[in-house]
Amino acid sequence: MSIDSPTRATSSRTGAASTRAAPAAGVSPRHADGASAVPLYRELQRRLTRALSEGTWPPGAALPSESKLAQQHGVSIGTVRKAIDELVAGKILVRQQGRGTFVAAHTADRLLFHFFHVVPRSDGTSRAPAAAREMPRPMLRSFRRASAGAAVSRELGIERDAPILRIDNLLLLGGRAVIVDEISISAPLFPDLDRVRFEGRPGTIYGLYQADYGINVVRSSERLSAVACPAPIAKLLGLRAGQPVLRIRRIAYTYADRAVESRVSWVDTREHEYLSDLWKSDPDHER
Amino acid sequence: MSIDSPTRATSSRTGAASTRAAPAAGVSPRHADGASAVPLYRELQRRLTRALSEGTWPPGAALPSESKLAQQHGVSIGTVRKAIDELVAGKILVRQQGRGTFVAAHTADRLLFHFFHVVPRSDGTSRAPAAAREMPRPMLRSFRRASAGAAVSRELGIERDAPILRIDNLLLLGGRAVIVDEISISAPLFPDLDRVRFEGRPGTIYGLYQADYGINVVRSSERLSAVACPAPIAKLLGLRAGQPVLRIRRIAYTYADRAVESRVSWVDTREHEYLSDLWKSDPDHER
DNA sequence: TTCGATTTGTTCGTATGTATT
DNA sequence: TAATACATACGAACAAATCGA
Repeated sequence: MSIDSPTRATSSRTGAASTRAAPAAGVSPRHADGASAVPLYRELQRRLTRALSEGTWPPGAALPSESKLAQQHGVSIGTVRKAIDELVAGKILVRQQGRGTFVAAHTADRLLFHFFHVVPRSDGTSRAPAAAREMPRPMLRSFRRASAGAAVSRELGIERDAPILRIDNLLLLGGRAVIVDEISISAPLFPDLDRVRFEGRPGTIYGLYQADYGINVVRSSERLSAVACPAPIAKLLGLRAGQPVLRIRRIAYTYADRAVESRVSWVDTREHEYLSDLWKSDPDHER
Repeated sequence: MSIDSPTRATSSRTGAASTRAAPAAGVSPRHADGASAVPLYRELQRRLTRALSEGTWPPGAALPSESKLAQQHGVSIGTVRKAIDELVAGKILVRQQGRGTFVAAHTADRLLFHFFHVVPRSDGTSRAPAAAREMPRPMLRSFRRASAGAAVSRELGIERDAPILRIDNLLLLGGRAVIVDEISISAPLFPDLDRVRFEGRPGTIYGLYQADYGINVVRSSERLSAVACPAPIAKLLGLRAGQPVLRIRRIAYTYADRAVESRVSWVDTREHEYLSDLWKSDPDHER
């Protein structure tokens, strides 16, 4: 414990200098003439992202330690840290003091706080500070093969009529049907994925993408509108056709901003809301 | 005024020596016994935020240079940079190489990219990459004094029935009425604000808060739901009562997470959408 | 339980590059 | 051109958390 810590003898002064010398195969796009001059940490960041997208370190795995990365790429630890900083901010990597740096994995928590934005309505009476979020319970309505229409082909960057998997899910919150999800993914990206395997997944859908197909969803963009509820949807949600329903069109992306899933969600907002708390705190919400 | 006294002569490093004794005015919540031990950069961050909220540097103004801040607070430049890093990430400060670090001011750009999320629908045909955003044109519908109801008083942290200003705005996009805004703000916070002054503002509403009252909105949280459009709103938006409309309840915050505005927006999403692109790129989109 | 090795977190300092004025 | 200010990069030392022997 040490009551206090004198130590730190004067000593050192260092001052860089000396070496520099051998970049040793490392990162080094030092400005040659007048064009590029990309910072070292950006180049390293690019390398890390590429390695990530190539599955060098699977989700949940530890990266080499900062000092190892520094050695391997011929840069200082500070530069490694700076390269990693932004990936951590983007929830792509996770640092843990004393343990290491890990590839972010899709846990229930991550789903809830990063990709799932429907929360119980906090209108009048509620004084709950954070409105304890609840994990949605999925009920598979349909799993089938289809071909990409105009919208999906454009959103996923695949050919028109290309083979896709089309999955319809009903999500229950507090025992009530609140959301209908219509998921479209490129079939070739998910070989051998069938209804049984899909339903048998141990965790979340993004966890399945990640664990079984090495596809790590790291970002999503969503476009919302209020529309009249179509009859089939209304039936599932227990409201009348034509009543207002919140429609969400989501595109989910993996590392290099590559779109991997197109999803249309229909949300019954009579007792729930879509929360767009553009990154407040998010203080890791430790246990 | 004045965050602290300069002092802490440059000289030696690491304080730490023997007698804890004099922390000498600088940042230095070094672990006293077993509780706190807040990092220096956090403490400095807290000081900067407080100075910001006290109006030490008005929006648009430059902070002292990093080296000055380092001297004044008795820490190294690296620590100052780290303290500022998060404020920059949070759009509270803006760094410009060669110029300085500035308090983020409410420009049209900032409004558009940070607080205004309604964009033209990008359904079928559109192949525009970024759907050029458009500045909404406001038309004041009503400006009056009122008293806080249950919801507003709770959201703004003021007494029930406390005096508020209630402003109703109609927003035009592409010449069409698309949004109705119902704004509630605490009257004592905005002395002498009247209809003439409000309508005569040169820029955005948040720009008015900032320039005339030193209140800098830095964050907002929004809760969305699809509801049946009330008749009065429908009339303004040119749709029929009962048709689906997107309702947004927004709370806008200034520095210390203090709520300063409660706003309910009604959005006609027949030709527009709410874009929730949870922080993608945002590459400063220079000039 | 203690201890030591490992790994990230914090802080310091320096040197140099680049943009602005 | 010179000064100023932020940006990048390096290196060092110590703190704190973790984990296995």
